[in-house]
Amino acid sequence: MEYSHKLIIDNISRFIDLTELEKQKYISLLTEIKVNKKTYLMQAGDITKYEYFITKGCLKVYTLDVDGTPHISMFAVEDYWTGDIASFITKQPSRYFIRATEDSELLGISRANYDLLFQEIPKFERFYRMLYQRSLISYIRRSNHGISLTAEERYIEFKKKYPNIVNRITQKDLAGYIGITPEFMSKIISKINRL
Amino acid sequence: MEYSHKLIIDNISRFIDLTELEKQKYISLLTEIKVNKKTYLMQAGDITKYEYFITKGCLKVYTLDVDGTPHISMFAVEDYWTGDIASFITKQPSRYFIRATEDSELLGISRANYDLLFQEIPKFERFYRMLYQRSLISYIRRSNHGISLTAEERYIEFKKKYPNIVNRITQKDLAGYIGITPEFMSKIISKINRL
DNA sequence: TAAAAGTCTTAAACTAGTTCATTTTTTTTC
DNA sequence: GAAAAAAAATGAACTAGTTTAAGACTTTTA
Repeated sequence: MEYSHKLIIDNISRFIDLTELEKQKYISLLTEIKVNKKTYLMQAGDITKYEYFITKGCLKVYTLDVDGTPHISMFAVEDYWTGDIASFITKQPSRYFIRATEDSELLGISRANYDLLFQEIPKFERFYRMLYQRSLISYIRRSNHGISLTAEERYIEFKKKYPNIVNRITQKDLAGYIGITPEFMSKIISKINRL
Repeated sequence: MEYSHKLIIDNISRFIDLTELEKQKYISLLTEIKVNKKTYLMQAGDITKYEYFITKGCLKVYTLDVDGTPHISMFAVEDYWTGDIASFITKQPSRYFIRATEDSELLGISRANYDLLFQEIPKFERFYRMLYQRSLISYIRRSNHGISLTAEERYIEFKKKYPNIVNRITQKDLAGYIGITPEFMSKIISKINRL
């Protein structure tokens, strides 16, 4: 089996067991996608065509506010799922941009194939139930941190939770994720280094 | 059928169709719970025993930070699901309190019955997939608002999204949800009223 | 129904985080 | 590998939101 297919099957197998036939069927529903560094996987206004699984590289998911300031919703690296679930489900235009910060490779499942998947292999209901459950837990935590922690605390949390991502992204993008300006991010880091 | 049971079955029927037998089976897995105003449904340190559906009343879900300041994660009224999904799933102690702000009635599903449910009526995988998907969409949005909107904008958003909840909660609790002090909440409201 | 407890308002002094402007350092591109 | 572009650092002036404190208003409780 191809490396990227092994990666996605391993990811799914953490939650459900698939027969060889089911694995093949599932893989047949996927689309391979490559995006070069600095190019867009999707842009605000698009109706999201796929949910993505990253097999190589790094991407950022973000919105632009009225001032044009980017606010980063998530970073996605190998073995992560990403996309804009709201636009994917409702088929309404997205408010998000997804841009590669490294040359990246992804597997996408289209909305039509996503719907088909549940008919063909109902076990995937369980997989997505568990995947969404986990995402939900981490977004609940993140939204609580947003209202209860200082910027410095959120930075420390991020480093603790995503040690493997910190070194792959710019300080500026991290500021956009934490919810502060790059200048203040710089101050926080220099303060921590001074101690 | 009892009113509370009708309410929960209607809620579920938005996503999946159940036979009469399945409805009865499902209802048999539920526990009825009443909590008086100002009393706790659960407290930090508890391992969450149930996921709850509210049939009457209003509750707040919150944490206390190191200073003892409450940060409100959600308000739950009739036809809402609540609990601490992280503690429920991982069986680790919760960091949340859930307290009734009105005399309330709930239906709870225990962890054991939740697991049993998927064996007995696999269709519920789909129901929870869709329930979590919706919650996820709204928490993604909330965590983005936390990092990109001002307190005043978050207040306006809240009123727009939950017009039926605003009048049932105190300004102080709303401040705890928005992520600001009650004093600043008061300023925002008096500023808006002045305009 | 009076007392107690909690909520809301206002204001002054404060602090976390922003804005704007400039310089240095690093990365990208040709 | 030089030039251009982007990221990072620093600092001064600013603003959104906090803290503390005190008084008025409302709700709860005995």
